Amino acid sequence: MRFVSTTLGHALLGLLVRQPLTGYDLAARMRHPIGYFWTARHSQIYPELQRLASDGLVVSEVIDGPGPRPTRRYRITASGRTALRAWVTSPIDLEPSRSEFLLRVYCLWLVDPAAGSRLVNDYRAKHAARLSEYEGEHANCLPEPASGTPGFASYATLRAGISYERHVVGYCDWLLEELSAPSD
Amino acid sequence: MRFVSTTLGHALLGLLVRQPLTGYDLAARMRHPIGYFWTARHSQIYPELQRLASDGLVVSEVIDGPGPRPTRRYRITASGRTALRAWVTSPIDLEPSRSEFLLRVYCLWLVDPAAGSRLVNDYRAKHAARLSEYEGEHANCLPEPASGTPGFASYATLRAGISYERHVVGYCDWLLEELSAPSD
DNA sequence: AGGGGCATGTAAAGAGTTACATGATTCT
DNA sequence: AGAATCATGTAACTCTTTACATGCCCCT
Repeated sequence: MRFVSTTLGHALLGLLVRQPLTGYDLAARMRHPIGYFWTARHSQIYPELQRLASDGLVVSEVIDGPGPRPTRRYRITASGRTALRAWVTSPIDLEPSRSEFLLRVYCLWLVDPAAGSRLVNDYRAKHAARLSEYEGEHANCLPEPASGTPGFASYATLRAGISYERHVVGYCDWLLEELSAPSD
Repeated sequence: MRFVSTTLGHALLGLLVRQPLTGYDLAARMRHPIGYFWTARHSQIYPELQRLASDGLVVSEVIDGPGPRPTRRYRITASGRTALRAWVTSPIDLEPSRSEFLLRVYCLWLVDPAAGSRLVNDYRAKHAARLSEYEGEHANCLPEPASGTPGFASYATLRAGISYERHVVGYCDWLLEELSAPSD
């Protein structure tokens, strides 16, 4: 059995196991919906597809399409499916989280409360907008898909996004209150 | 005014504006407490310190210490402090979030519910452990530091960690229930 | 005729991890 | 005597972003 070495490789297999797609289609799905928890540009995707193909985890066929180069539709192979399934339940470590926003919060004491509140408010607005975007999508996918289906897995990641954005908005609200009422 | 180009540079300035530190001390603080929202190894930190020094944002003095090379204590300069303050409230974009766990959730439909539950449970346990770690620290830093102090800024990032871990644990609980009660 | 979307690639640079390398002091 | 901690650096590699490059098809 062949192992996929990169997370991106698994992301692409996770899309291809649902349906065959071109590199262009994969790049579009890496923006939406996968982009909400993993991102990649087309310049990273095309070389990765070549690696997956040379490892026998995907195969491609040339189809009609525009442009100077042949258009390829990729399909997952049986061994790609096996590798993906093995990865899904393999041991997972705590992942390092990176937030430039929290790094700024750590330095908030350097600036006056009004400027600090502006920063937090802007950040809150962006996340509140994303939250309503997610909530709109959520309303669109009722009734809840049955567990064990691809639809349910997509729904589960959307629920994660909603829960995360609520946490961010709630946290910003707490922080804004603290900044506006310094001596409580 | 000089601009710091990397997020890591701002992270280091954010530590040095609180107190002078050696590269070794900075590396320790990049594991804890900064590591909960930004990480860096010493191999990334030492070159970055040299860049900050050559831009005049920090200065170093050689102090007594072990090892084959001189031990340096770094201190932020006035222009470093100015650059850091300007960065804190500069416009911030939505940051791409990366979660291999959610990528796996997107593929959960491929594996049987028992194996899926094991994955989610393991992930939940790791985050629940981190949550109680944070809650212990929270109990340690009462009463709440006054807004506008470095202590409050540290406290505010701890609150963010607690809120985040609660979101993760709550989400895992929801998902585990869905996986165990497939036809509700 | 021009702009936007479809479609695929490579090149160069920056960010981050892992491994290599040295050597003093302190604790067990 | 050996392990852990203090302390600083470089090298090699991987991952990610930004920029360069081409050219068809469809709509207005």
